[in-house]
Amino acid sequence: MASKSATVDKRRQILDAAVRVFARQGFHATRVSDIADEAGVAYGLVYHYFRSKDEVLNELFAERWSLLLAAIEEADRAGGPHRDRLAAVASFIVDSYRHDPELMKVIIVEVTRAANSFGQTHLAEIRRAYESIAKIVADGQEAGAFRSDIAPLFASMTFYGAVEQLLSGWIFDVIPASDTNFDQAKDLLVTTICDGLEPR
Amino acid sequence: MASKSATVDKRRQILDAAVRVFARQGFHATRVSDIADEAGVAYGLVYHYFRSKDEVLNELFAERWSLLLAAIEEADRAGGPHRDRLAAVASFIVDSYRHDPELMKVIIVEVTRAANSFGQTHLAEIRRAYESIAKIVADGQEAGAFRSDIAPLFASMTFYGAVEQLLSGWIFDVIPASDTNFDQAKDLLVTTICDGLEPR
DNA sequence: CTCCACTGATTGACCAGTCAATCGGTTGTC
DNA sequence: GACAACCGATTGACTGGTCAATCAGTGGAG
Repeated sequence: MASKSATVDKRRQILDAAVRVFARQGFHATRVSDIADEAGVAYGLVYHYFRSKDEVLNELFAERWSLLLAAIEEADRAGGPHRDRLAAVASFIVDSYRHDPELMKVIIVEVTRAANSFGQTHLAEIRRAYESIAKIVADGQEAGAFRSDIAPLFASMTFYGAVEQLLSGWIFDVIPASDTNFDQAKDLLVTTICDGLEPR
Repeated sequence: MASKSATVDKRRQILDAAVRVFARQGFHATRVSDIADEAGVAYGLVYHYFRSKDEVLNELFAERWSLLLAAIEEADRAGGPHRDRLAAVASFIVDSYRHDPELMKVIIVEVTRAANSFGQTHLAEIRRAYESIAKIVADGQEAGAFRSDIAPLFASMTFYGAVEQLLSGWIFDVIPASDTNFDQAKDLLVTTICDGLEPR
């Protein structure tokens, strides 16, 4: 039964190769042949597993974004101080980058921030993340843990924007990306946002 | 002497048309002929005034970004409470969007966040903005107005990321863009960031 | 023999940038 | 004032190169 697992392997192999090439050259600048070469596979095989070059990126995004959405919803469902729930979200995103910087680079650069191409296609899913974070804020407001004079979606956008900007900073070497900075960053984010949100 | 001013007009006409088309379709999806059509001008004339399609966008970015850099540096030079200096920066950016949303959309979507294409080219100039904001934070820390345990560049990235994310939210209708929200946003930003930065 | 993963040469569309031709206005000469 | 020489602005058909996607075929497993 090597065939089924070989099939799965080849598909995965192509996806993983695509991450590397997209991260290195950007989606637009990579030819389908680059992906095939990187994966050590024939050009046509990419089209055996994917309908188009776009679909390769869509698949990569869908895989990871669903994990993010799950993590955010889980952070809220888990209960505990609302400040810690936001910390869990920041932590998940930062750790995603720490664990697989190339994939996160691709997702941020080519989808999340590529509002005119893939960002448009996935806008609804991206918005879901904003809304889930906003729900954490809204819950916190109801519980009296956060001040109520700021719209939850505004706070959510601010928070997410700050996180993504830090990742971008690491990705493009605007700020150094050591492990220390990763953990500092989580603290900074939560401190900055929450001390602004909590009533005094 | 109509010839000199006609020349200037045509160049401007092409730049303005490019803003509209880039905002509508995105840089990649717009053909040079789209720009020419929108400007009511022949295809080849675009190449009379600009060396390439890229140069059109570069010009648009350079024009506006230099204003932003000047505004940030002016905000710091002007003195006053450091909180207000950050408020001035947020205000300038938000008002830039209020005044010319299409241009700001193009600059954010196609340059600032297009890290694989134009963002790369203009990285140094973009970084200058982060650093100028960081200087405001550092000055604030020295004066005792801001807590000193957060690296200025981190704070700067967080702040700028939050601002840009809000603009993105308006651009793509994730959050409504009424005048009220513009001013709310300035307040939200400054309150969130500074109440997290100020010593208690 | 059948099926399907796999191959890679070929095709067809697309588009940035080129260039030779035209237009219209200005200057200079008698 | 008439004419010509000149020159930069303007035009748009055309070219060359680039790729995404297709498809006819190969080989190996069951």
